[in-house]
Amino acid sequence: MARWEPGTRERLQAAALELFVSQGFDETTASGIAAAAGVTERTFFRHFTDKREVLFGGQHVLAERFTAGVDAAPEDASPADLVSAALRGAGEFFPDDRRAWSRRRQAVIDAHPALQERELLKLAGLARDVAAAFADRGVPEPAASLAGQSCLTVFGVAFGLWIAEGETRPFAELASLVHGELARVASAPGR
Amino acid sequence: MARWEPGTRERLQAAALELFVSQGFDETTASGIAAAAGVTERTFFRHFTDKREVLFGGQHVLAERFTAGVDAAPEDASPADLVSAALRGAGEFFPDDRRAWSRRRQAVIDAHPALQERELLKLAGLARDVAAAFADRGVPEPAASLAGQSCLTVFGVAFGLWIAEGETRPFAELASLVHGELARVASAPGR
DNA sequence: GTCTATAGTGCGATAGAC
DNA sequence: GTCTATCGCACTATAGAC
Repeated sequence: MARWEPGTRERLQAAALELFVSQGFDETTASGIAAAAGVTERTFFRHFTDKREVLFGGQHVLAERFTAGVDAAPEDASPADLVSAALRGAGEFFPDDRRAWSRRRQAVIDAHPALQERELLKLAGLARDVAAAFADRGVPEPAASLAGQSCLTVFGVAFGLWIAEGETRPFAELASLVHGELARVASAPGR
Repeated sequence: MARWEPGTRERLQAAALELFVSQGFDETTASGIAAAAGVTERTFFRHFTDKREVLFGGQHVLAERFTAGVDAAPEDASPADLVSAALRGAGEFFPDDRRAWSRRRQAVIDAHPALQERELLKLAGLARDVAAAFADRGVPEPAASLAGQSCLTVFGVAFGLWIAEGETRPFAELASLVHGELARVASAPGR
């Protein structure tokens, strides 16, 4: 038998979301989360550099989905096609059975500017990762950065629609819709 | 004679940037900034809700430039024209004699993730403000949000070019260039 | 695993401006 | 008298150092 229960990290994440939902972020202490997961405060800070980080565990998996989409695109794909490919990859991260959990998590984040800051930092990192994947496909700067950022723009708006109350369409459909809309508003001006 | 020197807020901001540059963000304490400005730590926290906030004072002015550009655009402007108008407005916030100061400030921010988080939160707020200006001009959702976010995407990339070492072209020229590039990568896929 | 510095809050007191 | 900017002190939680 193991010396510790396995899955400490996951227990901490689950306990944290639970407490944030029920008492709010500010009212929840790191030591309270640790206690709920059966470990000491010190252990909490060994797994997560700060209190906010506990909500942002799966980012690298999402990044891989984005870039895997780009890497899998055909050789002759245009930058616009690559954006579509990245979004299709990201869509795999959000099957319908994840929607309820996403709503719950996002409600916590939306209620706390400190958590929004952390989320924005993670998303900015994602945009950089995607831009790097574009650059690997030969897209020059500044187009690669713009394309990476645009992927995240579409992603963000589509995600907001996806978790809206009553929405039932799958993520991929919404992302495709929003991408088309972006093509219109971002078109060349004055002609 | 007044009981206190006026301009406490500005003195705190100047002292903070100075100390952040010379000793780094983490090594600079709030009470150190306060002392350098001739007030107590408690006064620092009355002007700024937290230590990072001291670097982000002029955001609302920038927001006004963005939205003023949108508001001043002609009645029949397309969404793409409105994006150009917003960027022209923002450009007025960055005359060439501001470039050295911007480089200095950005170097501090780039060196500290905590400051990047705060900056991203401010920029996200700007994107929302611009989106609201678009919505006021009758642009429906989700196009307004996409256009607002795209303004900030172009702004961010153009700003990065503007403060690059050796760059001398004015902000407006770079923004226009980047905007054209965005139109290409964000165009409709698959045709 | 303990110890400590710092961020950030709450509250009462002060003293000028109006 | 009210309003507002400041001080000063006590306090907790975070987060990192040892």
